[in-house]
Amino acid sequence: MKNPIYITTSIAYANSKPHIGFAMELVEADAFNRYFSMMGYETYFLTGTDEHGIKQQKTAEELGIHPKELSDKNAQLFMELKDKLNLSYDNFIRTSDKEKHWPSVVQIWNKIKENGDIYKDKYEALYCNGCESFITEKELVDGKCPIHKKEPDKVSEENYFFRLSKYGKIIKKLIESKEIEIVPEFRAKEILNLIDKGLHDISFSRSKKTLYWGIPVPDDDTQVMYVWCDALTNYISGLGYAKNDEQYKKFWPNVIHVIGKDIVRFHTAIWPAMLLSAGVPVPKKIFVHGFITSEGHKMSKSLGNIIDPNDIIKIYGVDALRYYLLSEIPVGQDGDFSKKLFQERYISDLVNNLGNLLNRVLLMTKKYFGGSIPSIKTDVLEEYNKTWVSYIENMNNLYLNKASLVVFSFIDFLNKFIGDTKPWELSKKGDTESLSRVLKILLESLRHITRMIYPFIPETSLNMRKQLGLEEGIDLKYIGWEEVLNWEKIGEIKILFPRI
RNA sequence: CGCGGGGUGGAGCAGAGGCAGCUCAUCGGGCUCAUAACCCGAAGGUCGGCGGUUCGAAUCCGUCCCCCGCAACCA
Repeated sequence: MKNPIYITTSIAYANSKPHIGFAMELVEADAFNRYFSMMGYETYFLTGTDEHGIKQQKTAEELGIHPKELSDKNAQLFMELKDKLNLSYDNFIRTSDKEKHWPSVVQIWNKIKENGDIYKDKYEALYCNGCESFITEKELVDGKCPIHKKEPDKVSEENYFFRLSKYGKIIKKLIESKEIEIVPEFRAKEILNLIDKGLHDISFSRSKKTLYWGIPVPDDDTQVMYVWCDALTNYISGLGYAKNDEQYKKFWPNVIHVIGKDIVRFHTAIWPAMLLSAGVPVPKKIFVHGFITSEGHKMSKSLGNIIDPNDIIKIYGVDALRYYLLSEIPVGQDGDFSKKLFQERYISDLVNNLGNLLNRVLLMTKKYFGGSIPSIKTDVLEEYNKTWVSYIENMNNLYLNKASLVVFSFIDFLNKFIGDTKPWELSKKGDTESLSRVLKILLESLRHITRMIYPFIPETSLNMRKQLGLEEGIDLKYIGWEEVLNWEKIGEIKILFPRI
């Protein structure tokens, strides 16, 4: 076993239902998990929901239900994604879980406090009487609440603060030396720039009067923790930090945090600062993805262009969606989701290229040899070696879309290979030896393709293996080119991707 | 002069000093193992504008224009 690798997504805010952006994050993390586990690393994959906070409390009040009820309902929708998106996570953590999550949060809070980094101060904020809640400056239109057209009041309450300012310099060093590695690199530049401007201390709690739906501050029942300590700590509570669990010791801090570009600052500044203060090692790697636009526009409720991953899956199946999200959206950058482009990629890459290749190879094997190929030595394709080398390099660098491109170039190559070797002519000539060699090369190549696509489209990978007559799981045994492997019997031949 | 990303054939992207490339779409041809699939070929770009460095610039420098994020309590 190689080094353990721990993979996390951000925890989704359980305030509304999942949309395609979060689906991308889940699927990216899932691809990393499947890849590293296939390559022999011991992995642990965590996701979950963030359920506390004023917004959650407010949404529940509007619906006339308790925040707990709303959280349960929405968390359910996120948990359903495990089957819908075919996710391989090991644990799903909910911040409302008093047994699994809260003890770790309280422990981190106490350690930070013991270290003298929590203090009381006045917190000033804008409050709209109409909304009966806090409002951020960003939400204001012309300095007024956009709903009530009223200028908000400035109110202040006494809260606990975290001495974030103390950790700017050391975090800067950790990022520069790549002890905290941020991928892609331009995101690191962004955050270093912000740190240079100086980090302010942040408010770490709210009065229980404004926020009752959260984790109580230890030894002060008038205060409830604000999002930072509560939500970010999920990454270690999910491993069993407070229990000093074996899992925690094994996997922390060898982590890849998969997050969106909107929350880079929280993960590269606030989170490491909290850990430094609490005497816990900082995370190794932070992978930042971009946003998905819908038909070229930002997704928003008012435009009505929010894409529900369920709608895509219903029509095309989960792997078509996974393929698009992982192959078509450049890693780390924004990408667009358009129905037309999606349809085009589905047809050209999955139906015509991969699906048709499998189908023609299997049908020839059946037609010319009755489904089994006699033992015969084949040379390794140069293309095969090149493909694996490039695939592994890209995957290790987390460049999913480039790795996928490499695999599909190989598929392309194999389609050309059939055109060049013309098995139908070999059959007519009665050249059984050449014919069996050609088909063996194709079958063996397809076996390797099932491995390479497994992190991206696992269901298809296993489906292909069944049709090829291979073992169900992803085999770790025959990693190299099998020169004389018998092809005993192929399975039942089915269309891999239907034409839609 | 806040910070960052981007502007390359119809669409989506790659290339970061030396004949402008890939995928899709289009057009022409070929093949018949295959899901009207596959293979071969062609057309299509003054690489956002202007100026400079250089024997040579999409690539380096300057300047301007346009799009998209971030700009601290937004999950």
